[in-house]
Formats: sequence, structure tokens, C-alpha cells
Amino acid sequence: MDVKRRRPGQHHGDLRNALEQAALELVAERGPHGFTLAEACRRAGVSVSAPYKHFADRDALLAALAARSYREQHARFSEAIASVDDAEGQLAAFAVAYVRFAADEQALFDIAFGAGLGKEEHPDLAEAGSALRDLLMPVARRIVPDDAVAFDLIVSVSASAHGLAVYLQQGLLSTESEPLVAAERRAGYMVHAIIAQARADR
Amino acid sequence: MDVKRRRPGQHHGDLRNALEQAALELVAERGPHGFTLAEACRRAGVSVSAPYKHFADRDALLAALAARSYREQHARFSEAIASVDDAEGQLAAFAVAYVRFAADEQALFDIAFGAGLGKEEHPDLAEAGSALRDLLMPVARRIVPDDAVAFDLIVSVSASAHGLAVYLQQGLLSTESEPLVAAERRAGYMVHAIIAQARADR
DNA sequence: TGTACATCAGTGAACGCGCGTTCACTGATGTAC
DNA sequence: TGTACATCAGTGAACGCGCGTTCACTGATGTAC
Repeated sequence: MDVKRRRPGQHHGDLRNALEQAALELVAERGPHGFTLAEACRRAGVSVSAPYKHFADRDALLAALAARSYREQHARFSEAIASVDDAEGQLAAFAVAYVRFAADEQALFDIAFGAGLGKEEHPDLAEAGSALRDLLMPVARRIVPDDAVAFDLIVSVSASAHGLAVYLQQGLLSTESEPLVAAERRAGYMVHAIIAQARADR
Repeated sequence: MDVKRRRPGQHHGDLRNALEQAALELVAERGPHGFTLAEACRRAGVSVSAPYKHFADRDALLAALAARSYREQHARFSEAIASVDDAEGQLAAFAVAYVRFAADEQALFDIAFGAGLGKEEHPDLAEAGSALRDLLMPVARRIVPDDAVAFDLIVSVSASAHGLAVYLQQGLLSTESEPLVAAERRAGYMVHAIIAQARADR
């Protein structure tokens, strides 16, 4: 929100980044559709025409944020998986990271999933999806022997983590005293439950 | 989309309902935020001022749809639970119904969850939440003895069903040949896995 | 170090657009007698 | 059954607003000599 003081005529210096930041604030406050180029300009302390020196149009700014979201997710998930040795723990760590990402970076999470960007209009989504699959499949394959079953496993794990993340964001878990902690614990539990089931079905 | 032919001056008869229907179509096509009073009027074949004879304002129409969504959910979930005898099967049936509701009534699902309506601005959400809790708690209590554990159970079940529903809607399961069928099966599986875990932890 | 100039990041005024909402109105419907 | 009248669901023109985008511009920055 801090509008930089500049002498008129002086260059902003990092307007591209400032606009992205303002947009994220807006999305956090109003949801992905509440984002407005004009309001982002106001917050960045810049005229409404300024963004067009950095982005083709409104959608391009949003697309840049989506790309950032996918990058951030991938980084977090990779790190989570690398931080544990056994495959089961890795899937659990992934689920926990998923929930934590939604909590830490609500705006990025909403842009990635809640913006109503279909696969067609936003090829990044599909790409990010396959990158995620490439990350998780080897892990799942160490738990179950079959490709199809492994894919099933990671879908179930991802989906349940997603559900927890959304419930956490919407405050549907607010009976808890520490919703984030509880959601993370739950994410781990659920992964272990799903894996146990998958093992039993084998 | 069918615009009724009326002689000018003639009353519409069921404009309230026609507007709600048009709004649902719009939401299905463009998401909850793509809904526009003006466009809904166009589709209902009516002037832009007509809705104000039936709704206080734009938000009132959306609120009516949200209420309809919660009613429909409750009806479906009650029925699902009533259709099975054993408690474990009832939770599984609930999860399946959750997923099916999201698939059948995408617009209603999105309005209930995706409209970015916080608990404050939309008291219906909280109310619907507690109604759902009242519906599920007795079932969960037949599986686990403790109130806290039972609540834990229904949150996990609901959240994972929600995640599956969202993944299904977004086409993230599209590798499947019959995504809905697969998602429903998966919902059942996951519920059993979660319950097995809860029993083991007891 | 100083000067000339190209580049480039910003300005601000203007545009057309679709939106939500208001308002005086009109014609159809339903009711009382 | 017919008539008078109140009610009420719709019209259409108008409003102000905030938005995305364009455009000619200006002043700061960086580079070549």
C-alpha cells in the first residue's frame, strides 16, 4: 500500500513489480475477480496508463501472477518432498505444503485455482499440472507398483489437500483454535489413510 | 435461453424464476462473478429495470440463488444418508452426493462456495454449515465415540469430497474416461480410508 | 568531463462501454359491486 | 354478466460510475563522442 514518493517525471524504477504486488493485495482482499487495473495503479501511485509500458493488457498482468503462482507452488512442493526420505512421508509433506501454500499465499492460490481460468485459455495450468505429476509420480511409484494406481493415489492425495486448503481459507474449520495447524495435521493424517487403503487394496 | 414471446405490456408471469434461471446459466458459463443483472435481463427477454419488481438489487438475486443452493444441498445430502443403513456407508453416500451435486449443479455449487462470500456478509453460509453438521454428527458418532473425534471425521470427509468436486469441475481428472464416475468411486474410497484410520487411532 | 541525442518510463486527458439503479409511465390483471 | 377501479408487473429513457485502453506528450536516464 505504501505509495512511493517520486518527483513528477521521475521513473518509478520497479513499477512492474509494484503493480504485481498491488494486484496481489487486491486479490487477497476481493478475490481474483475483484482485481482492477485502475485500482492497482492507484495503489502503486501511478497513472492508469502506466501499466501498458509493462503489460500488454489487464489479462497479461493476471497471467504473470498465475505463472508466479505455479513457480512458487513447484518450489514449495519440491522442497517439501526433498525434506523427507520415505515415500509415504514425502506425500504427506506435499499435502502439508499444499495447505500451507494456500494459507501463506492466499492470493496466489486463488489466482491459480479460483480465477475460473479454464485449461484452454490458460495453458499454464495444464503445464503446471503435468509438472506436478512428474514430481509426484516417482514418489507414488515407490508406494504402489502400478502406474495407474500410482496416479490414482496422487490424485486422491492432491484433491484432499485441496479440499482442506479451501475449507481452511473459507474459515469452515474455524471451530479449531489453530486452524492452520489443525489443517496441516489433518492433511498428513489423510494422506496416511489414503495410502493405507491403497496398500490394502493391492 | 428461450426468450418467451409476449405481447408488449403482457406480464411475464414467472419472471422471478426466469431471472434466477438465466443467472444460473450465466454463472455456469462465466463463474459467479461473471453474472450480470443486465445480461440476465437480456436472456429473460425483459427490460433492465424489470428485476427490481422482484429483487431489491443485484446481490439479492445472488443471495436467493445461494439460499436455493443450500436447500438443494441439504435435500440431496439428507436423501443420500437416508438411502443407506450403516453409518460408514452413509458417510460414503454423503461424499458421493457432494461430488455429484458439484457436477450436476455447477452454478449452484460455485455460488455456494466460490463467490467469495465470507461468513459475515452471507449468514446463510454459517447456517447451512451448522445444518450440515447436525446432519452428519449423529452418523459420525455411530462410528467413533467421541464428539471431538466425530467432528474431526466429518470435516475430513467433507473436505476431501470438496477437493474431489473442485478437481472434477476444473477438469483436473480429465485423464479419466468417465471423470464423474471415477470421482464418485474415489469419494467412496477416501471416506472408507479416513474412517479406517479413525478407527485405528481410537 | 561535457555535450547531443536516442530511448524509454511515466503523465493526463479523452474515448466508448457496460453496468446498477431510478423514475415516471402504461397496459394487463384481478376484484367489488 | 358487465363495469369501474385499484393493483401490480412490466417499459424505456436516463443517470452517474468505474473500468480498460489509446494517444500525444514530457521529462529523466543512459550512451556515444
